[in-house]
Amino acid sequence: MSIVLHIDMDYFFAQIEERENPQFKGKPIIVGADPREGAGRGVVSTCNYEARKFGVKSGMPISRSYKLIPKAIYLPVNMELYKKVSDSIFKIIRDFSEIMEEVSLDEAYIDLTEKVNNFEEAEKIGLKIKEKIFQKEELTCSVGIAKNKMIAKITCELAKPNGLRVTLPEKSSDFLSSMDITVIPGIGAKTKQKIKEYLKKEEVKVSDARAISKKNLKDIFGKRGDEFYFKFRGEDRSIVEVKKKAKSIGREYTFQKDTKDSKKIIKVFKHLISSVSDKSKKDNVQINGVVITCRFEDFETHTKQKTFSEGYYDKDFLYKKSIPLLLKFLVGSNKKVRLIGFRVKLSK
DNA sequence: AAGTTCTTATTAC
DNA sequence: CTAACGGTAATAAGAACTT
Repeated sequence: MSIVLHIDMDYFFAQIEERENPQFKGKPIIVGADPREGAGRGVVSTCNYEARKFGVKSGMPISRSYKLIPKAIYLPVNMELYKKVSDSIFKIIRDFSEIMEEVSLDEAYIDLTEKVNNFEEAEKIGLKIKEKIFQKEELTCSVGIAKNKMIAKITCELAKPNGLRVTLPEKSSDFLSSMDITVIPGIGAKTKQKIKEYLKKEEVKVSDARAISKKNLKDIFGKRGDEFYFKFRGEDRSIVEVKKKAKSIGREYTFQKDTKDSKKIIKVFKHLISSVSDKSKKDNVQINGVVITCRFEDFETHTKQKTFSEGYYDKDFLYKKSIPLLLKFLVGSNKKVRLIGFRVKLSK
């Protein structure tokens, strides 16, 4: 039996901004797109709990957030700073186990199986991690501890903010029973809808989903069906693994106003290629293909890609490979363009 | 028929 | 105008292709 710890920083970007700007503490803070620029086409990245009281959430269109609280403090995303803080935090966590998986800038798992004898000892480590992070960075986080990654993550969610919780192995299945199925990582809105239709129910709890046989889950969801069957029962065989190399690098851009101006589009496209190329060079990666994304005014999104033999390619090469693909979009449609994207595929 | 490439859909943070 | 919806990345399924 494993012992897994999941750690998640509380309202990360907004909490850092509170720390950097103590005069804003206690007021609603929203980190994300500028609500004025481009009629507010972006979204909320993170907000603090004061802002959440007004119904603001991560991922919400900034225009809507602005209607909810125009008087909130709107701050731009300062990714460079957050990355630096993130590095410092991961360094602290890694001291407690080298088996660490970074999920995002503010979230990680560590495997404590070989480090502790039981869940009480794991809890002590969790408290120690919280303490060290607060000492070093003046930031709070939440911790979930359980027998696998999935249960640890859901447990951590319940502990927020600034909490720590343990779900003992024998409780793993029961504690999921009354929860909505979307608590299961990998089950989102679409999957929930399918399950609702299958069960002919309005709301689906994890316990309801257990009624679906393994075979039926497989028929509906293919390869993932088998995994769902176990997850509904509190089982998750995925391991805490140190993530290796990226498989792709990309950039995309949404225009402030939808446009058909090819000159403008190509100009932005060149910037995207340039940025991806710089990043690829910095990471010293080999490229073996390009993917171009185009989102039209009606939100319809299409991609075109081209694979080629791997190598260290420069901007000019990438441009020559991808511009014909972009032009196909531009000549093939009368619609205005909302977003374009450029991504390179990397070989192992 | 198998292996590779291309496209779309879904999810997560 | 009459719902609003970023950017980055991974994974899976199925179609389309090449060999």
